[in-house]
Amino acid sequence: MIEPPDESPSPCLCEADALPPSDQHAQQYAAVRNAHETELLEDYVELIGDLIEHQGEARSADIAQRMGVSQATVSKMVARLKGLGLVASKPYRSLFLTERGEEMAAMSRQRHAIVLRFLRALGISDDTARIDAEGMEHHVSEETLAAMQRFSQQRESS
Amino acid sequence: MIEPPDESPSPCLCEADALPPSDQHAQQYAAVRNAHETELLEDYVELIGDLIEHQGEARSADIAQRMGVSQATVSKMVARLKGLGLVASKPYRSLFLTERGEEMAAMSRQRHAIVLRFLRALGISDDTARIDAEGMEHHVSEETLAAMQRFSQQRESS
DNA sequence: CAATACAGTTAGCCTTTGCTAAGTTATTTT
DNA sequence: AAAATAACTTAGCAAAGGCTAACTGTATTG
Ligand SMILES: [Mn+2]
Ligand SMILES: [Mn+2]
Ligand SMILES: [Mn+2]
Ligand SMILES: [Mn+2]
Repeated sequence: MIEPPDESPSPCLCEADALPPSDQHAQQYAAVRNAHETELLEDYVELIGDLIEHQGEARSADIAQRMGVSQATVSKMVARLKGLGLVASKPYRSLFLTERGEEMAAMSRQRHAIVLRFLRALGISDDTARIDAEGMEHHVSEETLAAMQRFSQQRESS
Repeated sequence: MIEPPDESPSPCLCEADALPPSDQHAQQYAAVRNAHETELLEDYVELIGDLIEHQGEARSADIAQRMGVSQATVSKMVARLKGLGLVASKPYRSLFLTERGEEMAAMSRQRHAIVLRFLRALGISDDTARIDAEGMEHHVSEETLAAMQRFSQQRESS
């Protein structure tokens, strides 16, 4: 790379939108990679909790169907969840959440609900809101979550 | 599973929030899996485009630093991008976007900008807005994008 | 123009998240 | 109680996305 001639006669008002400093930039991507590590775990425990609540029990076959994934995939994921101490079960029997699993499920469910409500308050159609919420929920900070809540509340009381 | 006694004397007003039909539910997760397939490709081409625009060229070392990832990881990813016809380069030289790469970069950049502007309009602090936008951008439908744009515009003209 | 420093590549490893095919266990039906 | 069906598990494969260590090529500079 040739050394740039160090020109800047005008202070460059044109600057479209400079790149952020590279350490900050790197932090953005790191946060996303981080979210990706727990995303699927959260969706699983949330779903397992919902199934227990709404159907009385959480079975692999139901999870597979609702996630749109093979039973083998669910089996493997459940093994991981058990290893992490989030889920408990005996072979060939239905699934339960551990204490820690319940906590994670509760947090995920709440966050999911806030994002979904927000999108609806924004005027998004139901199907789209559900789809977008399923992905967005894992990338929303506490700060943004709080703002979403304020917004929905205000929008609904009018 | 024991057959439930088929009781529902009261029409159950309590129903917290029933599960969606399972095919719709599966579609939600499928959409997320889908987004995950292109997410990183989008971030790479967007970054390469930005580096070319702001620094004159896109070098692996810069990408690695900005992504917070090793050079080896960038090398492998670039090979994939070349295979997909999004990036062109000769060994040991800096990177260029193909026609298709430019298109993808433009779309990604625009979407990213809309989401970031929206979060700022919502009152989110700059650092947090940047982090959240980096993840959310890949999970936002056209419909939601349009709503975000309307909202920012309206919020800014006041 | 050598020597050194910097940039880029390659090989080999790991984890996650998906799949199919084949085997087991549990439940339901006859 | 046997047979048939449904549910679950296991084994083995692949792609994506990360890493480190070792190597190769390019640029700087004494
Ligand atoms: Mn969720
Ligand atoms: Mn989700
Ligand atoms: Mn982006
Ligand atoms: Mn991004």
